[in-house]
Amino acid sequence: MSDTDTADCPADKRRHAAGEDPKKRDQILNGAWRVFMDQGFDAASMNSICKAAGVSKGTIYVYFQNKEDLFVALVEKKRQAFFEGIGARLTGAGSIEAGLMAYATSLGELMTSDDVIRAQRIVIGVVERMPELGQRFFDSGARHFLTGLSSFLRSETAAGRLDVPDPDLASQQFVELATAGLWRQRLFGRQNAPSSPDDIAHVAREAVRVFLAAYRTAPR
Amino acid sequence: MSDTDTADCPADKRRHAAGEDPKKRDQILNGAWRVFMDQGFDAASMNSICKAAGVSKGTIYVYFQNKEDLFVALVEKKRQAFFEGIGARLTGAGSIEAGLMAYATSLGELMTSDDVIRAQRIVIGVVERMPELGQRFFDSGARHFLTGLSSFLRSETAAGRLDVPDPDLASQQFVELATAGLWRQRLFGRQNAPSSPDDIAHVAREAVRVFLAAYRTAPR
DNA sequence: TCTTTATCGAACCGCTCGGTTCGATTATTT
DNA sequence: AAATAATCGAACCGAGCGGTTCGATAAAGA
Repeated sequence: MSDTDTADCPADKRRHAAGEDPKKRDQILNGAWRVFMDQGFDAASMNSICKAAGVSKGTIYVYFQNKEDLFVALVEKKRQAFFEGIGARLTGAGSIEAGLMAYATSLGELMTSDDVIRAQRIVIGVVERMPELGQRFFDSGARHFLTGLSSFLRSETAAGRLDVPDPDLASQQFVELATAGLWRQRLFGRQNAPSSPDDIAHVAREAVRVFLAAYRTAPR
Repeated sequence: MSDTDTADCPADKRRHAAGEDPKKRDQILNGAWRVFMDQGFDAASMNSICKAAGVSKGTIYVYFQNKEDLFVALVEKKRQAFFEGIGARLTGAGSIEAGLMAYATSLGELMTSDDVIRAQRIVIGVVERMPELGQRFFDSGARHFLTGLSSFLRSETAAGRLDVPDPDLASQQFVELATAGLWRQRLFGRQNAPSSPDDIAHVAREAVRVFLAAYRTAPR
């Protein structure tokens, strides 16, 4: 114990070791994000990233092994930011309809947002050469809230309010319905701006309607 | 008129002009297809394509202006091959269920096939830099059979067998339902083999069930 | 057989890439 | 003020890129 002078790093006041300043790390990632965004993985050069981040090349290579390592770290950071706190919208509302509606709306907004679309494009573009990257991205993205939705469907079925024989498939169906006609168009650049709130709401409403028509407990 | 010697090209027996032999053109496109397939647009080099196609570099540049031109021609060729003859499956069957089922099955097979998935990945990967390519690909792909489906829904509604207030949205919903959980997984490499016929059939069956539960004429 | 010409193939161009190195600089710590 | 070390920045490396050129080759037409 005694003097906390040399060994420990008591707070975050001490000078950072080489390649360990989280602020600089974020600075690099932010620059890389912008460059990867509008150039793609291959076309983005490390020199451009240096310039965009306002950091020297040498420093970047202290923080990251190489281009791929930097890219993986970037995707890791972004996917966390994207897909958090959506699951909570399901159970927060009063009725099943309201819960599904809120969920579908959030999903529609998220999946058609500029950042998510561009990130997905880049990942899809390199997935052939970096398979595990795509899998991880997918697992912590789609998978993440798919499981939340499917367990919701399961419990509602147990409660007798829904009749969902295959909750895994049903949750996938709902996710697709919630982005029907929006996501794919965005992905292929057929529409180059995020979908309007009205469009999203309309698609969400119809998604809930179709879904409940098929899965609500039979009115007999 | 008289002798058909110089001007016309009476049949296809004459020697081809430079860069106009369709066989050689196809030979180049086939090689390019393979290379673009597993390298992506940027990583694929023209030298590799030459080697894969068994054609000299000079010859390629007689047939195509540059790399992008070659790629566009390739996508153009492929999208035609992909999306033809699917619309016919709708009206071919006896009942609405059978028609939708056949349609959904074909769609599921097509959209999760190796060739289509890889082509879509490449297009999506470059769509940020080549927007019109993605739009054309989408229009002659998804759009193509979306319109067929939606006019089918319209006529069935007119005949009183279905009740579809928004046929455009409904057809998009059906397309999404038919590939629910299959297409996205494949695109992100979460699953690296085409979906099994059983999976496709299962998803198709549930798609038809959900769709008809929501859109069949109200039994009153 | 002689001419024409589409294709070949290899060398070449200028350029940029990812990645490395290393002395100068700058700011923190003692 | 002196010492320490993280960062900078610019030069450098070999390799590969897309694209061009041009004489050699081989096959088709006369």
